[in-house]
Amino acid sequence: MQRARSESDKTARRRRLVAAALDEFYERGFTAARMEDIAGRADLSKGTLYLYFSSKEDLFRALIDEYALPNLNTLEMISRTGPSLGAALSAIATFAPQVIRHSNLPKLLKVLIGDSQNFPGIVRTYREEVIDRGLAAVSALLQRAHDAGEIEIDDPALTARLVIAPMVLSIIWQAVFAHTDKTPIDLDTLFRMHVDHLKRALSYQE
Amino acid sequence: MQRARSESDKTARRRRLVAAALDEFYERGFTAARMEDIAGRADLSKGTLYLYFSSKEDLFRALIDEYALPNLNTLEMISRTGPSLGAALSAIATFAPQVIRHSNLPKLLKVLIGDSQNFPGIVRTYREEVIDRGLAAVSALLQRAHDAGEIEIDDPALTARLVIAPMVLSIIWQAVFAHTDKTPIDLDTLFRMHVDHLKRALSYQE
DNA sequence: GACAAATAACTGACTGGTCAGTTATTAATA
DNA sequence: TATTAATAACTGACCAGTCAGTTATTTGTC
Repeated sequence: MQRARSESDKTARRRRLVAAALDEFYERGFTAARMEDIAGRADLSKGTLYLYFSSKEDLFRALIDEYALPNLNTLEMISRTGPSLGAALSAIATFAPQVIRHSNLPKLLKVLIGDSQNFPGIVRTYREEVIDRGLAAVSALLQRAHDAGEIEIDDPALTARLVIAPMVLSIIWQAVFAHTDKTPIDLDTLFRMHVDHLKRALSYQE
Repeated sequence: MQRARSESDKTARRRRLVAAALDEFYERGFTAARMEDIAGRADLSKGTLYLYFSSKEDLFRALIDEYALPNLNTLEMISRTGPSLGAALSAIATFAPQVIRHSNLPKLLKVLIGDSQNFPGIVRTYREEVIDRGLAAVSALLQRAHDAGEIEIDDPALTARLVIAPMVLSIIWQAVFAHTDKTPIDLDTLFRMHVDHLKRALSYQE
Protein backbone atom coordinates (compact mmCIF):
# COMPACT_ATOMS: atom_id res chain seq x y z
CA MET A 1 0.00 0.00 0.00
CA GLN A 2 1.27 3.40 -1.06
CA ARG A 3 1.42 5.86 1.80
CA ALA A 4 -0.77 8.91 2.12
CA ARG A 5 1.43 11.97 2.28
CA SER A 6 -0.62 14.89 1.01
CA GLU A 7 -3.73 16.17 2.70
CA SER A 8 -5.89 15.06 -0.22
CA ASP A 9 -4.45 11.55 0.01
CA LYS A 10 -5.59 11.52 3.61
CA THR A 11 -9.13 12.64 2.96
CA ALA A 12 -9.30 9.94 0.29
CA ARG A 13 -8.22 7.40 2.94
CA ARG A 14 -10.84 8.72 5.33
CA ARG A 15 -13.52 8.29 2.71
CA ARG A 16 -12.37 4.77 1.90
CA LEU A 17 -12.52 3.88 5.59
CA VAL A 18 -15.98 5.38 6.05
CA ALA A 19 -17.24 3.46 3.02
CA ALA A 20 -15.73 0.25 4.36
CA ALA A 21 -17.29 0.89 7.76
CA LEU A 22 -20.74 1.39 6.26
CA ASP A 23 -20.50 -1.93 4.43
CA GLU A 24 -19.30 -3.81 7.49
CA PHE A 25 -21.85 -2.19 9.81
CA TYR A 26 -24.56 -2.92 7.27
CA GLU A 27 -23.57 -6.55 6.80
CA ARG A 28 -22.90 -7.47 10.41
CA GLY A 29 -24.38 -4.74 12.62
CA PHE A 30 -22.42 -2.17 14.59
CA THR A 31 -21.50 -4.34 17.56
CA ALA A 32 -20.62 -7.44 15.55
CA ALA A 33 -18.54 -5.54 12.99
CA ARG A 34 -14.80 -5.87 13.63
CA MET A 35 -12.48 -2.89 13.37
CA GLU A 36 -9.87 -5.15 11.81
CA ASP A 37 -12.25 -6.14 9.01
CA ILE A 38 -13.18 -2.53 8.33
CA ALA A 39 -9.52 -1.64 8.01
CA GLY A 40 -8.87 -4.72 5.87
CA ARG A 41 -11.67 -3.79 3.49
CA ALA A 42 -9.88 -0.50 2.88
CA ASP A 43 -6.54 -2.35 2.46
CA LEU A 44 -5.18 -0.93 5.68
CA SER A 45 -4.33 -2.30 9.09
CA LYS A 46 -6.29 -1.82 12.26
CA GLY A 47 -3.63 0.48 13.69
CA THR A 48 -3.94 2.80 10.74
CA LEU A 49 -7.70 2.96 11.15
CA TYR A 50 -7.11 4.35 14.63
CA LEU A 51 -4.93 7.09 13.15
CA TYR A 52 -7.97 8.36 11.29
CA PHE A 53 -10.78 7.66 13.76
CA SER A 54 -10.45 7.66 17.51
CA SER A 55 -13.06 4.97 18.18
CA LYS A 56 -15.71 2.78 16.65
CA GLU A 57 -18.35 5.30 17.62
CA ASP A 58 -16.39 8.11 15.99
CA LEU A 59 -16.47 6.12 12.76
CA PHE A 60 -20.20 5.59 13.13
CA ARG A 61 -20.73 9.31 13.54
CA ALA A 62 -18.84 10.03 10.33
CA LEU A 63 -21.35 8.02 8.31
CA ILE A 64 -24.08 10.61 8.73
CA ASP A 65 -22.02 13.50 7.42
CA GLU A 66 -20.86 11.42 4.52
CA TYR A 67 -24.10 9.85 3.34
CA ALA A 68 -27.19 11.50 4.81
CA LEU A 69 -26.55 15.19 4.37
CA PRO A 70 -26.01 15.20 0.57
CA ASN A 71 -29.41 13.58 -0.06
CA LEU A 72 -31.09 15.94 2.34
CA ASN A 73 -29.66 18.89 0.48
CA THR A 74 -31.14 17.62 -2.77
CA LEU A 75 -34.55 17.22 -1.14
CA GLU A 76 -34.41 20.71 0.31
CA MET A 77 -33.44 22.14 -3.05
CA ILE A 78 -36.33 20.44 -4.81
CA SER A 79 -38.77 21.61 -2.16
CA ARG A 80 -37.55 25.20 -2.20
CA THR A 81 -37.09 25.94 -5.86
CA GLY A 82 -39.99 23.94 -7.30
CA PRO A 83 -42.16 26.28 -9.38
CA SER A 84 -45.30 24.43 -8.32
CA LEU A 85 -46.29 21.59 -6.04
CA GLY A 86 -47.00 19.32 -8.99
CA ALA A 87 -43.57 19.91 -10.45
CA ALA A 88 -41.86 19.43 -7.11
CA LEU A 89 -43.69 16.17 -6.44
CA SER A 90 -42.79 14.89 -9.89
CA ALA A 91 -39.17 15.77 -9.24
CA ILE A 92 -39.33 13.83 -5.99
CA ALA A 93 -40.85 10.87 -7.84
CA THR A 94 -37.86 10.84 -10.18
CA PHE A 95 -35.31 11.49 -7.49
CA ALA A 96 -36.51 8.91 -4.96
CA PRO A 97 -35.92 5.72 -6.99
CA GLN A 98 -32.43 6.94 -7.84
CA VAL A 99 -31.56 7.46 -4.21
CA ILE A 100 -33.05 4.16 -3.13
CA ARG A 101 -31.31 2.13 -5.79
CA HIS A 102 -27.98 3.86 -6.09
CA SER A 103 -27.13 5.76 -2.92
CA ASN A 104 -25.95 4.45 0.41
CA LEU A 105 -28.94 5.88 2.24
CA PRO A 106 -30.71 2.50 2.64
CA LYS A 107 -27.63 0.96 4.21
CA LEU A 108 -27.16 3.96 6.46
CA LEU A 109 -30.74 3.96 7.64
CA LYS A 110 -30.63 0.25 8.37
CA VAL A 111 -27.53 0.70 10.54
CA LEU A 112 -29.01 3.71 12.24
CA ILE A 113 -32.25 1.96 13.11
CA GLY A 114 -30.48 -1.16 14.25
CA ASP A 115 -28.15 0.58 16.65
CA SER A 116 -30.27 3.58 17.55
CA GLN A 117 -30.70 2.58 21.18
CA ASN A 118 -26.97 2.31 21.73
CA PHE A 119 -26.27 5.86 20.56
CA PRO A 120 -28.99 8.23 21.68
CA GLY A 121 -26.77 11.22 20.97
CA ILE A 122 -26.17 10.24 17.37
CA VAL A 123 -29.83 9.45 16.81
CA ARG A 124 -30.78 12.83 18.25
CA THR A 125 -28.37 14.57 15.89
CA TYR A 126 -29.60 12.61 12.89
CA ARG A 127 -33.17 13.31 13.77
CA GLU A 128 -32.66 17.04 14.18
CA GLU A 129 -30.29 17.60 11.27
CA VAL A 130 -31.78 15.23 8.72
CA ILE A 131 -35.29 13.99 9.48
CA ASP A 132 -36.75 17.16 10.96
CA ARG A 133 -35.20 19.29 8.23
CA GLY A 134 -36.53 16.96 5.54
CA LEU A 135 -40.03 16.97 6.99
CA ALA A 136 -39.91 20.74 7.39
CA ALA A 137 -38.93 21.17 3.75
CA VAL A 138 -41.85 19.09 2.49
CA SER A 139 -44.17 20.71 5.00
CA ALA A 140 -43.22 24.20 3.80
CA LEU A 141 -43.69 23.14 0.20
CA LEU A 142 -47.23 21.99 0.98
CA GLN A 143 -48.00 25.13 2.95
CA ARG A 144 -46.92 27.34 0.05
CA ALA A 145 -49.07 25.37 -2.38
CA HIS A 146 -51.98 25.80 -0.02
CA ASP A 147 -51.44 29.55 0.27
CA ALA A 148 -51.26 29.78 -3.52
CA GLY A 149 -54.64 28.07 -3.70
CA GLU A 150 -53.18 25.06 -5.45
CA ILE A 151 -54.40 22.48 -2.95
CA GLU A 152 -56.57 22.14 0.13
CA ILE A 153 -54.87 20.85 3.20
CA ASP A 154 -55.49 20.76 6.93
CA ASP A 155 -52.27 19.70 8.53
CA PRO A 156 -49.08 20.21 6.50
CA ALA A 157 -46.87 18.44 9.05
CA LEU A 158 -48.91 15.25 9.03
CA THR A 159 -49.40 15.39 5.28
CA ALA A 160 -45.63 15.67 4.87
CA ARG A 161 -45.34 12.33 6.63
CA LEU A 162 -47.76 10.78 4.19
CA VAL A 163 -45.67 12.19 1.35
CA ILE A 164 -42.44 10.62 2.53
CA ALA A 165 -43.93 7.37 3.85
CA PRO A 166 -43.38 5.37 0.64
CA MET A 167 -39.76 6.51 0.58
CA VAL A 168 -39.18 5.17 4.06
CA LEU A 169 -40.93 1.92 3.19
CA SER A 170 -38.87 1.50 0.03
CA ILE A 171 -35.61 2.38 1.73
CA ILE A 172 -36.21 -0.20 4.45
CA TRP A 173 -37.27 -2.74 1.85
CA GLN A 174 -34.16 -2.09 -0.18
CA ALA A 175 -31.92 -2.51 2.85
CA VAL A 176 -33.59 -5.57 4.31
CA PHE A 177 -35.37 -7.57 1.63
CA ALA A 178 -34.31 -6.37 -1.81
CA HIS A 179 -31.48 -8.85 -2.16
CA THR A 180 -33.92 -11.73 -1.67
CA ASP A 181 -36.28 -10.57 -4.45
CA LYS A 182 -36.15 -12.39 -7.74
CA THR A 183 -37.68 -9.43 -9.58
CA PRO A 184 -37.06 -6.00 -8.06
CA ILE A 185 -39.92 -3.68 -7.15
CA ASP A 186 -40.77 -1.23 -9.92
CA LEU A 187 -39.90 1.88 -7.95
CA ASP A 188 -40.47 4.27 -10.84
CA THR A 189 -44.06 3.13 -11.22
CA LEU A 190 -44.58 3.04 -7.46
CA PHE A 191 -43.57 6.66 -7.00
CA ARG A 192 -45.41 7.80 -10.11
CA MET A 193 -48.54 6.24 -8.65
CA HIS A 194 -47.88 7.80 -5.27
CA VAL A 195 -47.50 11.28 -6.68
CA ASP A 196 -50.55 10.77 -8.83
CA HIS A 197 -52.58 9.74 -5.78
CA LEU A 198 -51.37 12.77 -3.86
CA LYS A 199 -52.30 15.18 -6.61
CA ARG A 200 -55.78 13.71 -6.82
CA ALA A 201 -56.27 13.54 -3.08
CA LEU A 202 -55.12 17.07 -2.33
CA SER A 203 -56.66 18.94 -5.23
CA TYR A 204 -59.90 20.81 -4.70
CA GLN A 205 -62.95 18.74 -5.30
CA GLU A 206 -66.41 20.12 -5.76
CA MET B 1 -37.60 -18.23 42.48
CA GLN B 2 -40.51 -20.62 42.84
CA ARG B 3 -40.18 -23.64 40.59
CA ALA B 4 -42.26 -24.27 37.50
CA ARG B 5 -44.04 -27.53 38.14
CA SER B 6 -46.96 -27.86 35.78
CA GLU B 7 -46.77 -27.58 32.02
CA SER B 8 -48.67 -24.29 32.13
CA ASP B 9 -46.12 -22.89 34.57
CA LYS B 10 -43.48 -23.68 32.01
CA THR B 11 -45.19 -22.00 29.10
CA ALA B 12 -45.65 -18.98 31.34
CA ARG B 13 -41.87 -19.03 31.97
CA ARG B 14 -41.23 -19.27 28.25
CA ARG B 15 -43.41 -16.26 27.59
CA ARG B 16 -41.73 -14.25 30.30
CA LEU B 17 -38.36 -15.08 28.81
CA VAL B 18 -39.44 -14.17 25.27
CA ALA B 19 -40.83 -10.85 26.52
CA ALA B 20 -37.59 -10.16 28.38
CA ALA B 21 -35.58 -11.02 25.28
CA LEU B 22 -37.57 -8.62 23.13
CA ASP B 23 -36.93 -5.78 25.55
CA GLU B 24 -33.22 -6.49 25.81
CA PHE B 25 -32.79 -6.98 22.07
CA TYR B 26 -34.72 -3.77 21.48
CA GLU B 27 -32.75 -1.75 23.99
CA ARG B 28 -29.26 -3.00 23.15
CA GLY B 29 -29.43 -4.83 19.81
CA PHE B 30 -29.16 -8.57 19.35
CA THR B 31 -25.38 -8.90 19.57
CA ALA B 32 -24.91 -6.52 22.48
CA ALA B 33 -27.77 -8.01 24.50
CA ARG B 34 -26.53 -10.37 27.21
CA MET B 35 -28.18 -13.69 27.92
CA GLU B 36 -27.63 -13.12 31.62
CA ASP B 37 -29.56 -9.84 31.50
CA ILE B 38 -32.43 -11.44 29.62
CA ALA B 39 -32.66 -14.16 32.24
CA GLY B 40 -32.34 -11.60 35.03
CA ARG B 41 -35.19 -9.53 33.62
CA ALA B 42 -37.38 -12.62 33.95
CA ASP B 43 -36.04 -13.20 37.48
CA LEU B 44 -34.18 -16.32 36.43
CA SER B 45 -30.57 -17.29 36.03
CA LYS B 46 -28.72 -17.75 32.78
CA GLY B 47 -28.57 -21.50 33.22
CA THR B 48 -32.36 -21.68 33.49
CA LEU B 49 -32.74 -19.67 30.31
CA TYR B 50 -30.82 -22.43 28.53
CA LEU B 51 -33.31 -24.99 29.83
CA TYR B 52 -35.97 -23.23 27.76
CA PHE B 53 -34.04 -22.05 24.72
CA SER B 54 -31.08 -23.80 23.17
CA SER B 55 -29.31 -20.66 21.93
CA LYS B 56 -29.56 -16.92 21.51
CA GLU B 57 -30.73 -17.39 17.95
CA ASP B 58 -33.44 -19.81 19.08
CA LEU B 59 -34.73 -17.11 21.37
CA PHE B 60 -34.68 -14.60 18.53
CA ARG B 61 -36.71 -16.95 16.38
CA ALA B 62 -39.37 -17.30 19.08
CA LEU B 63 -40.07 -13.56 18.92
CA ILE B 64 -41.72 -13.78 15.54
CA ASP B 65 -44.21 -16.46 16.52
CA GLU B 66 -45.03 -14.59 19.69
CA TYR B 67 -45.46 -11.05 18.39
CA ALA B 68 -45.78 -10.83 14.62
CA LEU B 69 -48.31 -13.51 13.77
CA PRO B 70 -51.18 -12.25 15.98
CA ASN B 71 -51.18 -8.81 14.35
CA LEU B 72 -51.00 -10.35 10.92
CA ASN B 73 -54.06 -12.42 11.65
CA THR B 74 -56.02 -9.32 12.56
CA LEU B 75 -54.98 -7.62 9.33
CA GLU B 76 -55.99 -10.66 7.27
CA MET B 77 -59.34 -10.81 9.02
CA ILE B 78 -60.06 -7.16 8.31
CA SER B 79 -59.05 -7.55 4.67
CA ARG B 80 -61.10 -10.68 4.13
CA THR B 81 -64.33 -9.94 5.90
CA GLY B 82 -64.67 -6.23 5.15
CA PRO B 83 -68.02 -5.62 3.43
CA SER B 84 -66.51 -2.87 1.27
CA LEU B 85 -63.12 -1.33 0.64
CA GLY B 86 -64.12 1.85 2.42
CA ALA B 87 -65.16 -0.03 5.53
CA ALA B 88 -62.01 -2.17 5.51
CA LEU B 89 -59.77 0.87 5.12
CA SER B 90 -61.53 2.62 7.99
CA ALA B 91 -61.06 -0.47 10.13
CA ILE B 92 -57.35 -0.42 9.29
CA ALA B 93 -57.19 3.26 10.21
CA THR B 94 -58.57 2.43 13.64
CA PHE B 95 -56.52 -0.69 14.10
CA ALA B 96 -53.13 0.72 13.06
CA PRO B 97 -52.68 3.35 15.82
CA GLN B 98 -53.58 0.74 18.42
CA VAL B 99 -50.97 -1.67 17.17
CA ILE B 100 -48.32 1.02 16.87
CA ARG B 101 -48.91 2.42 20.32
CA HIS B 102 -49.71 -0.67 22.33
CA SER B 103 -48.29 -3.79 20.70
CA ASN B 104 -44.73 -5.03 20.60
CA LEU B 105 -44.61 -4.91 16.80
CA PRO B 106 -42.49 -1.72 16.65
CA LYS B 107 -39.88 -3.25 18.94
CA LEU B 108 -39.90 -6.48 16.97
CA LEU B 109 -39.50 -4.75 13.64
CA LYS B 110 -36.66 -2.64 14.94
CA VAL B 111 -34.80 -5.72 16.12
CA LEU B 112 -35.52 -7.56 12.92
CA ILE B 113 -34.24 -4.74 10.74
CA GLY B 114 -31.18 -4.22 12.86
CA ASP B 115 -30.04 -7.80 12.77
CA SER B 116 -31.50 -8.87 9.45
CA GLN B 117 -28.14 -9.45 7.81
CA ASN B 118 -26.98 -11.77 10.56
CA PHE B 119 -29.96 -14.11 10.17
CA PRO B 120 -30.95 -14.50 6.54
CA GLY B 121 -33.01 -17.57 7.36
CA ILE B 122 -35.12 -15.80 9.96
CA VAL B 123 -35.61 -12.79 7.71
CA ARG B 124 -36.70 -15.09 4.88
CA THR B 125 -39.25 -16.76 7.16
CA TYR B 126 -40.55 -13.44 8.46
CA ARG B 127 -40.81 -12.07 4.97
CA GLU B 128 -42.72 -15.07 3.62
CA GLU B 129 -44.97 -15.68 6.61
CA VAL B 130 -45.72 -12.12 7.64
CA ILE B 131 -44.86 -9.45 5.08
CA ASP B 132 -45.86 -11.29 1.93
CA ARG B 133 -49.06 -12.54 3.52
CA GLY B 134 -49.92 -9.04 4.74
CA LEU B 135 -49.29 -7.50 1.34
CA ALA B 136 -51.27 -10.27 -0.33
CA ALA B 137 -54.24 -9.65 1.95
CA VAL B 138 -54.34 -5.94 1.14
CA SER B 139 -53.72 -6.65 -2.51
CA ALA B 140 -56.64 -9.08 -2.68
CA LEU B 141 -58.87 -6.56 -0.91
CA LEU B 142 -58.06 -3.95 -3.56
CA GLN B 143 -58.55 -6.41 -6.39
CA ARG B 144 -61.99 -7.35 -5.11
CA ALA B 145 -62.98 -3.70 -4.82
CA HIS B 146 -61.81 -3.18 -8.37
CA ASP B 147 -63.80 -6.16 -9.64
CA ALA B 148 -66.86 -4.84 -7.84
CA GLY B 149 -66.47 -1.54 -9.67
CA GLU B 150 -65.77 0.31 -6.45
CA ILE B 151 -62.41 1.76 -7.49
CA GLU B 152 -60.13 2.05 -10.50
CA ILE B 153 -56.71 0.57 -10.05
CA ASP B 154 -53.84 -0.54 -12.26
CA ASP B 155 -51.50 -2.47 -10.05
CA PRO B 156 -52.94 -3.91 -6.83
CA ALA B 157 -49.56 -5.17 -5.57
CA LEU B 158 -47.91 -1.75 -5.81
CA THR B 159 -51.00 0.00 -4.49
CA ALA B 160 -50.95 -2.32 -1.48
CA ARG B 161 -47.48 -0.99 -0.69
CA LEU B 162 -48.79 2.56 -0.78
CA VAL B 163 -51.57 1.51 1.60
CA ILE B 164 -49.23 0.09 4.22
CA ALA B 165 -46.42 2.65 3.79
CA PRO B 166 -47.62 4.98 6.57
CA MET B 167 -47.83 2.03 8.92
CA VAL B 168 -44.23 1.12 8.31
CA LEU B 169 -43.17 4.75 8.70
CA SER B 170 -45.07 5.07 11.97
CA ILE B 171 -43.80 1.78 13.34
CA ILE B 172 -40.20 2.76 12.66
CA TRP B 173 -40.82 6.18 14.12
CA GLN B 174 -42.34 4.67 17.23
CA ALA B 175 -39.41 2.31 17.70
CA VAL B 176 -36.63 4.79 17.00
CA PHE B 177 -37.75 8.34 17.70
CA ALA B 178 -40.99 8.31 19.65
CA HIS B 179 -39.34 8.37 23.06
CA THR B 180 -37.55 11.63 22.13
CA ASP B 181 -40.76 13.44 21.14
CA LYS B 182 -42.20 15.96 23.57
CA THR B 183 -45.65 15.67 21.99
CA PRO B 184 -46.51 12.36 20.31
CA ILE B 185 -47.63 12.19 16.71
CA ASP B 186 -51.41 12.21 16.31
CA LEU B 187 -51.65 8.77 14.76
CA ASP B 188 -55.44 8.72 14.68
CA THR B 189 -55.55 11.84 12.55
CA LEU B 190 -52.65 10.65 10.42
CA PHE B 191 -54.37 7.42 9.46
CA ARG B 192 -57.75 9.07 9.01
CA MET B 193 -56.08 11.43 6.54
CA HIS B 194 -54.33 8.58 4.82
CA VAL B 195 -57.51 6.58 4.33
CA ASP B 196 -59.31 9.71 3.17
CA HIS B 197 -56.58 10.37 0.58
CA LEU B 198 -56.77 6.79 -0.63
CA LYS B 199 -60.51 6.90 -1.08
CA ARG B 200 -60.27 10.11 -3.07
CA ALA B 201 -57.34 8.97 -5.15
CA LEU B 202 -58.72 5.58 -6.07
CA SER B 203 -62.34 6.49 -6.71
CA TYR B 204 -63.54 7.08 -10.26
CA GLN B 205 -63.23 10.71 -11.25
CA GLU B 206 -64.73 13.16 -13.77
C1' DG C 1 23.22 13.65 -7.44
C1' DA C 2 24.44 10.87 -3.30
C1' DC C 3 23.98 10.01 1.25
C1' DA C 4 22.22 10.53 6.00
C1' DA C 5 19.01 12.21 9.28
C1' DA C 6 14.38 13.20 10.39
C1' DT C 7 9.62 12.44 9.97
C1' DA C 8 5.29 10.25 10.14
C1' DA C 9 2.40 6.57 7.98
C1' DC C 10 1.76 2.12 8.97
C1' DT C 11 1.74 -2.50 11.25
C1' DG C 12 0.36 -6.46 14.17
C1' DA C 13 1.17 -8.67 18.58
C1' DC C 14 -0.64 -7.95 22.98
C1' DT C 15 -3.82 -6.83 26.99
C1' DG C 16 -7.81 -6.56 29.58
C1' DG C 17 -12.31 -7.42 29.59
C1' DT C 18 -16.61 -9.48 27.95
C1' DC C 19 -19.88 -13.07 27.17
C1' DA C 20 -22.19 -17.46 24.96
C1' DG C 21 -22.66 -21.71 26.28
C1' DT C 22 -21.44 -25.82 29.73
C1' DT C 23 -21.52 -28.37 33.89
C1' DA C 24 -21.13 -29.66 38.71
C1' DT C 25 -23.82 -28.75 42.53
C1' DT C 26 -27.91 -27.41 45.33
C1' DA C 27 -32.50 -27.80 46.72
C1' DA C 28 -37.51 -28.22 45.98
C1' DT C 29 -41.09 -31.53 45.12
C1' DA C 30 -43.39 -36.02 44.69
C1' DT D 1 -35.28 -41.29 48.18
C1' DA D 2 -35.61 -40.15 43.21
C1' DT D 3 -36.33 -36.70 40.17
C1' DT D 4 -35.55 -32.47 38.05
C1' DA D 5 -35.77 -27.20 38.24
C1' DA D 6 -32.61 -23.98 39.19
C1' DT D 7 -28.18 -22.08 40.01
C1' DA D 8 -23.48 -20.14 39.76
C1' DA D 9 -18.86 -21.11 38.85
C1' DC D 10 -16.30 -22.07 34.94
C1' DT D 11 -14.25 -22.19 30.12
C1' DG D 12 -12.82 -20.84 25.76
C1' DA D 13 -13.29 -17.73 22.10
C1' DC D 14 -13.48 -13.17 20.71
C1' DC D 15 -12.34 -8.24 20.06
C1' DA D 16 -11.67 -2.94 20.97
C1' DG D 17 -8.09 -0.31 21.68
C1' DT D 18 -2.80 0.27 22.56
C1' DC D 19 1.91 0.74 21.54
C1' DA D 20 6.69 -0.58 20.41
C1' DG D 21 8.72 -1.22 16.40
C1' DT D 22 9.12 -0.92 11.03
C1' DT D 23 9.59 1.37 6.77
C1' DA D 24 8.34 4.68 2.96
C1' DT D 25 9.07 9.29 2.01
C1' DT D 26 10.93 13.88 2.58
C1' DT D 27 14.34 17.14 3.84
C1' DG D 28 18.94 18.84 4.61
C1' DT D 29 23.96 18.75 3.56
C1' DC D 30 27.92 18.09 0.76
